[in-house]
Amino acid sequence: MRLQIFDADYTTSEGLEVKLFGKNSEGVYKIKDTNFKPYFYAIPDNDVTKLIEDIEDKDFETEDGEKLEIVEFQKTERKDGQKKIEAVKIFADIPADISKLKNALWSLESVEECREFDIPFYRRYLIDKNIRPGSWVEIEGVEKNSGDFKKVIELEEIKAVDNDEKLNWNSLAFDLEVIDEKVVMASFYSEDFQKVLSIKQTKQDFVEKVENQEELLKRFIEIVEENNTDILLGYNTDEFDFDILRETADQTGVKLNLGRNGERMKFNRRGRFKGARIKARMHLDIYPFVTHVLAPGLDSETLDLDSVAEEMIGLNKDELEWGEMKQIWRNDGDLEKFAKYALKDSEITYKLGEQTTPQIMEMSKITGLIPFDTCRLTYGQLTENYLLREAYSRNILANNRPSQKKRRNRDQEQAYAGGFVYTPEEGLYENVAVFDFRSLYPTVMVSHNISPDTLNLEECSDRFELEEFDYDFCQDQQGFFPELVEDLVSSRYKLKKEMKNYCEESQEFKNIYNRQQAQKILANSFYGYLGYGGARWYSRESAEATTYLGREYIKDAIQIAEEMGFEMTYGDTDSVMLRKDDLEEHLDEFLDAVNSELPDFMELEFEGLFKRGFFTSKESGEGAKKKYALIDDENNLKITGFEQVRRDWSPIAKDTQEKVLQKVLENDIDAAVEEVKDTIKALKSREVDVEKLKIYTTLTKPPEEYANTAPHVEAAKKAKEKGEEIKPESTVDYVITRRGKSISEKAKLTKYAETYDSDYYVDNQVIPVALRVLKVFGYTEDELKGKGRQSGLGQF
DNA sequence: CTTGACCGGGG
DNA sequence: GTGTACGGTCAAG
Repeated sequence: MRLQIFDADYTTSEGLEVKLFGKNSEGVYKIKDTNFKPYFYAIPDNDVTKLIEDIEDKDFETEDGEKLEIVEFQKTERKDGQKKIEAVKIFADIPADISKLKNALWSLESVEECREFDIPFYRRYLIDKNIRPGSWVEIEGVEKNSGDFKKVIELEEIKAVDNDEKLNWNSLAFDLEVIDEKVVMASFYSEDFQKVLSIKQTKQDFVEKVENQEELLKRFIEIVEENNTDILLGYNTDEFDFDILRETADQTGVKLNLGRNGERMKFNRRGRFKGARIKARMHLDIYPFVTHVLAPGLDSETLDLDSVAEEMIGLNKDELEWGEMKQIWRNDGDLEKFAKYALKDSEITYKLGEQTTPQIMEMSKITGLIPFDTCRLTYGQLTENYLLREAYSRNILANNRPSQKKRRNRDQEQAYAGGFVYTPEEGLYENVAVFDFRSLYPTVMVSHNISPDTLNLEECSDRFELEEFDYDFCQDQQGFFPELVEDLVSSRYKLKKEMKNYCEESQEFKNIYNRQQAQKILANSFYGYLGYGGARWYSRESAEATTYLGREYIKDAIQIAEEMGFEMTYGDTDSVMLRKDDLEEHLDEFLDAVNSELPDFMELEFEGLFKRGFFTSKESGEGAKKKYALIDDENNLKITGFEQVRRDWSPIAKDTQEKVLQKVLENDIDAAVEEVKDTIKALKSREVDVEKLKIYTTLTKPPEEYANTAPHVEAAKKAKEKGEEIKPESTVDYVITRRGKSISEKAKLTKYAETYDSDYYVDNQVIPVALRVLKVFGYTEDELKGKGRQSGLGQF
């Protein structure tokens, strides 16, 4: 039988059993494997026979005197980096014994160290069997009783196979609405099922009234079951919705039997996060995937559902403020609006899921992690799981995770230099060409064979030495990392070519797009991984050498540009911005000149032409790095680093800055100044809507528990004195009023603010952000306020 | 400049 | 669960 495995787990109640859950077009299957034993490796101090004698002769026990049994051992040969070593593979009865046995063995004199004792058992199984969720496997086994599943199979053989068949997963998105710590609505959305469970009746036909919390929970479970849900989607459901659901379940005595086998939802603790695990279904919380994986590629500063959905799929939540929601619910206001809002939340979660689920699946396919893990792990952890797989298939032993102490030491090491950033001259420039290196760091690593296993080898005939540092990378044999990067980059290159054969709307295109995107994410993560203190394959030297060489290459490109008569405008890490007369005619010439000097695997690419670019300066007058704006021929703005794209400014300030930048890039400085003056005038004459002045911040605890003074805390305290109920975890919006000395004193929640301090908004919000742009053209604070004469502007 | 507190998403 | 994992920003010191 062929199927795709999507969940894995194990139990020890009736002997050790690995449980796999898989699906094909016929249905969902449960597969049991009782033939896989947990193991780890012991590396002999020098003499493997001594170690084996110890294993045979000695009795092992824990510190508490509990007997430990080695059920089997094998002498094997493995690779430690590029070096062959002897290792003894030690098998235990159950996974929980692995850690104990490891401690017992590591204390022997005949053992130098132990390895691969800290890989979760279900992941170990998937790695060793080469099972990749999202890919097909072929299984042989004996069919048992069915029960909750199509079939239960006792596994005899499992192997990965190629299969193009597309599987259809049943997705269901859900969302809770909670008021006064009670679930008042639960909404569900899929292609052919939309429903809102509500404690209060509305006239809408998608709303089903439930009597109380208990009934709501029971219906919740039924709905998940009735939809034969494979994928349960939500946004921040790990940390919010399932918390509430579990509390409610505890209070009402309802069991949250959401698993396909009726098993209860369980929280997996993982550091400071938890994950709501539902057996034999995939509960995918999109929020952690967005924060860990997608965020770097998003423009949005905040990662709330509304902004993420807006950017990724062009959809927004219904507009309904938290205050209004409470009002509606408590006073039986417009409940239809409330219910519609609830359903809309599930709808956009579902549609966000349509986009992210295939990405998560592709990432699972490469890393071999179950989708539950893929959507919750950080970049470094995804990379590491990929490395564990690739190491296994190359017979390379994984390094151990660093101890806390080692980790701290790594984190405290002196930071190494990063990318090269060119200091721009402030000003407004016409016609700017942007170039960048295709995957700079990955290609540098491949070109120079930079890898933890090529670093400072004892035996090596061809060493690549870096003068600046006292280490070298051996060129004799391709290293682990360069090999992986080269494979990923080459495979991606092929996919990108193949992609061109399909139209962008087609399913084929989307599949290939997602696959190459997953490869890109992984290839780009290796450099960061090498410098990440928690990494098994941490190699500060490799990371340092990579950025060093990156800096050399970009500086070489700049030198070539200057020799060819280009005017260097700006550059950051892997990109350069250049100007020249008859610019377009010289683009290819420049590309050829740079690329002919580069190693084969590296390439400088033309990114685009912008009709204007604007650069500003720091207080000192020196050009500011990482803060610029570009405009193309279609008047599209690309703004980097300005307050406009940051969240900790009031709307009035951000709006003004964006308008100013727009006008400046359209080369209408006067209009830009007018924008500022108009805004100041409006502020002074109190015409500005309070909505534009609100500053939002979240309180994470009761205001009096804060040790430090901060405007939002002080505003909340004042509101509390007036009898306002301020709950922890609440977002407050405040305005700076006229009463008080410090800014914190002046801060009041918007609803209590009768005035606003126009001076604050002019001096601390609008003027600073506007000046960031306009000082470049010689304007001063006084001039923007209309106090000074506009003299001395002749230079522009 | 360093250290330590705070914050994120959700309603 | 072969567990117990963030990273950036800001104010105070």
